[in-house]
Amino acid sequence: MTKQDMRIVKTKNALHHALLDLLDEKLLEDISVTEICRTANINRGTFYLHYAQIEDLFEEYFKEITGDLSRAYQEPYRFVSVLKVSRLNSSTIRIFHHIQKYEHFYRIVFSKKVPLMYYYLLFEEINRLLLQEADPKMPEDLNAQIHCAYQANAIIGIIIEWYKSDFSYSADYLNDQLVKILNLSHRPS
Amino acid sequence: MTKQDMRIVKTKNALHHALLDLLDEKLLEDISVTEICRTANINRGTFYLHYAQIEDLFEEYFKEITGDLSRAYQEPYRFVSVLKVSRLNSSTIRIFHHIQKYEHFYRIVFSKKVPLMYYYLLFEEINRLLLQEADPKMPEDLNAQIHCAYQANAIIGIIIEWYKSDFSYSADYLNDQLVKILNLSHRPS
DNA sequence: AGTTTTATTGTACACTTGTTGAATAAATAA
DNA sequence: TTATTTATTCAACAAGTGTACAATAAAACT
Repeated sequence: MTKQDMRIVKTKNALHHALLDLLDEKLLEDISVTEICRTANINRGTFYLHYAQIEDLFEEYFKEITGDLSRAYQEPYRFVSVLKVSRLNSSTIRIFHHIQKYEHFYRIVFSKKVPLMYYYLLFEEINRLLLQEADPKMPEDLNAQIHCAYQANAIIGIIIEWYKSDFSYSADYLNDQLVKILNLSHRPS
Repeated sequence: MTKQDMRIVKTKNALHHALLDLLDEKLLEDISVTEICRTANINRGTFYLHYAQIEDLFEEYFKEITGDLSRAYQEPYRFVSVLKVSRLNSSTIRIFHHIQKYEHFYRIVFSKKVPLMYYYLLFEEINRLLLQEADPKMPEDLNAQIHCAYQANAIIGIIIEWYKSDFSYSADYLNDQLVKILNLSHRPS
């Protein structure tokens, strides 16, 4: 990878900060390209040299933040002392804590006017994480892709409910609830 | 409810048809208000009298189509002869068939540039349907809302995977896979 | 029928959007 | 340092956006 042109770095940084500043005042959908550029002291034409829409600029933030989730997966986890249920790995509690940490950000990601794209990015990230700890001994007639999509999106379902409740639950409570849900079908049928 | 002004009905119909016509040619995000009004022979100011954005016009279609899903729930189901698994009710297969029936429409709903709003509308619809057949004997320390959000969104996860595969599976195959997923945790742990 | 109500139209306005081309400035490379 | 490359700026353009107001037309009401 060739050395980054310092002008580009400076421009992108200015746009990043301008977007963040504006997001404190107003909703993403009410922010215009002209406004970001005025705030960042960057020519509007320069914006379009790097991004097609505001959403593409926001997407760069998104990847920084989900990158944090990904990195958290590498290091050993300290927040939960004992895992009560063998079936439940430490994945989900990490995900819940991550969302809680960046609550301000995910309020934007889950707001109804933003493009579905961000949802897919989160979905794929969680999908990837769950895949790392996939159970190798699965019935071969079970489509692994479909199974992963099921599990990953089920967790996002809980997160959506969390968002709708204005994040009024704790991450630990949600994890506890997830344990209970998974235990449900463990009962003899 | 007071009688609808015929002018409004005519205007909305014209806009509906114009949007449908344009959707055959191009993507939703490439359609402008001006274009819809030109096609519908409706003054642009009139559009803004009824809708704030194109998305609100599209939302009216959405509710017509999910209304079809809701109605399908009322009548007895004929497509599946025998339910192989007692735990799996007929809900999901109906949902899969509904998506398949309106595949053209859901290709738009799941495209990455549309607002998240439509996803939520579908989510709430499926949530409502699942709620109708909710198991009454659940542990009381299990949050029913969270449990429903989990189940409903898990199914949408399968549908997303379906969409990403360009709808290359059959509805029956997906239902079969869902049965297998639900049976997974029935095995003694 | 005539009267009242209100949806629609046409025009205008300030603003944003996405794109273009030439001029300029600032980075990298020799 | 000088030369080269390229990011940025500036001005301008046609188009769309969202809103406002008076004029008009078409409903509903009696």
